[in-house]
Amino acid sequence: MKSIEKAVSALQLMVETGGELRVGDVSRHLKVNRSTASRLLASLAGGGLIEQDPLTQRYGAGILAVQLAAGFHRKFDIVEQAQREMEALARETQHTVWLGVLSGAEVVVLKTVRGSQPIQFAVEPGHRLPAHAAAMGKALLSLKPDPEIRSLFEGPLQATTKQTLHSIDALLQELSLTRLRGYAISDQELFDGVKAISIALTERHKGTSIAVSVSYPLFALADGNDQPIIDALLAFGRHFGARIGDARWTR
Amino acid sequence: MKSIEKAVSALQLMVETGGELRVGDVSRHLKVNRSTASRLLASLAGGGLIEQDPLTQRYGAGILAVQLAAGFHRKFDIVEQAQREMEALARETQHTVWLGVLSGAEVVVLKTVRGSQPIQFAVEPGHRLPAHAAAMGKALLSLKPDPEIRSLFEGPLQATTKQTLHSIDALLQELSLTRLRGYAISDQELFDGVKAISIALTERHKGTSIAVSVSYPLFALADGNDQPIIDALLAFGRHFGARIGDARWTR
DNA sequence: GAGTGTGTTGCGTATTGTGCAACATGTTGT
DNA sequence: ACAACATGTTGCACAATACGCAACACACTC
Repeated sequence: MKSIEKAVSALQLMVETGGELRVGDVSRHLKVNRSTASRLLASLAGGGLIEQDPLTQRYGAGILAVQLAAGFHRKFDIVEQAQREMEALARETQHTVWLGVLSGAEVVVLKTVRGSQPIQFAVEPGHRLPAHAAAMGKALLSLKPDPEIRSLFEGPLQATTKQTLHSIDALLQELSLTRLRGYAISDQELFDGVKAISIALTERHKGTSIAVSVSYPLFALADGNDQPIIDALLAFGRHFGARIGDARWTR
Repeated sequence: MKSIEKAVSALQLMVETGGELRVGDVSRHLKVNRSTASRLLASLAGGGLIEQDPLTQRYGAGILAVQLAAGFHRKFDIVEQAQREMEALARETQHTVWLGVLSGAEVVVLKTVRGSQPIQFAVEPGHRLPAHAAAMGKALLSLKPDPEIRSLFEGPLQATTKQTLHSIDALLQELSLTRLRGYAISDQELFDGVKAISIALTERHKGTSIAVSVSYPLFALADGNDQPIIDALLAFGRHFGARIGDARWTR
């Protein structure tokens, strides 16, 4: 069903370019004629999945997308339940708390709660991070068996800083360490000067997994001691894990 | 582009049925063969717009939908900005505060903040309400000229209570009254025993319009005097209207 | 006012989406 | 336990329809 696949590609493009698409963009990236791109977007807009700004003629997300997402959040209602406990964790650590899920080899950020410190690193919900570089990604990958992890990555791992792991073997080794340690670490592997720790939680009934992480800039840790943050995150894991029936955190 | 239109219809169906679809459902409602429905859903799932539960084989919203919705919320960032002031309004009135936008002849609920009273009427974000019966709907419709409103409705208006307006002419009359009054009222026209008042706000730069409403059960108003609620809502309109540059509320 | 970039229609052709059938699997009923 | 039914997923031939090519309309730029 190629036309539908093209339509979905256009939607992905819309996400990547940050929410606004022109007919020409779709035409170029999908390598189809402008006429085709025009009709494609018009069809999507007809049902409300996307909508065209009558002034700029640009296409953006529509209300149907919001409604669909609402259905997703119902499935992942842990996300809503986590809100208050994430706020408490942010208050306690004074740093940004993240929540994300795995999508292929990327982590999709579903929610962020900014800490109280003036300077905070955070992205908007919906953004994606490379799973092998983000703490949340490592935490979620560590739930999977090695062969499945291998199949997710093709070729060398893309690096965003000098610390980023660049081989799958190094990643697998790091993940086995993560399993033993109980939480994942990203030490400037995604952003320079930013460290993050993360744990993964699995809802017993639906089997859905999420990751929660705390990120903090190195300069904010005067003594370089991040044990308090780790303890706070692990405490969060025990509390929230018990609530959603996670097997690894409730024993 | 009929195949894409069918795909979008399937997504609408997914929203209406509450988030989970089976191949048979799509086959029946779109009146296509099961094979077609299967391939259609598989194509949508390929890009991550929807995803199939490997156990139940049911299709639900995917992560791409969440990312698209994030783009929508960026466009309507008034919604995020409104959060705190909505909470204040809910605290002050003790009743549920709603925020919604118009989509055709329906209002899509984007956010609700529940009041402090024990019993509260609220729906989840993403739900749709008939615009001619909801206070938010009337507030948003009152921004449009009569001919455009007529074109939105076809045939008699669907009634959900005995108070629901059932003719377009009656609706237009009510809307002209709404314009004079400055705020919209739904007196048990959507739910029995529930009243709601609403105002519409338009962001100056992007031209996007939202409605904010307060709903309250009749039995919660001992003396039947809802003037305090109206005053609180109008005060909200002046404060928030100024912030987003609404022309009608800032003069 | 010529020139460029853009989005949206007709129209003929070939790609591709369609129903039919068959198969695999899971569920119900007796 | 087996039959009967419902459901999801593949080949395959045929017809529907999505495609590119133009041409047009419109907005900007120089």
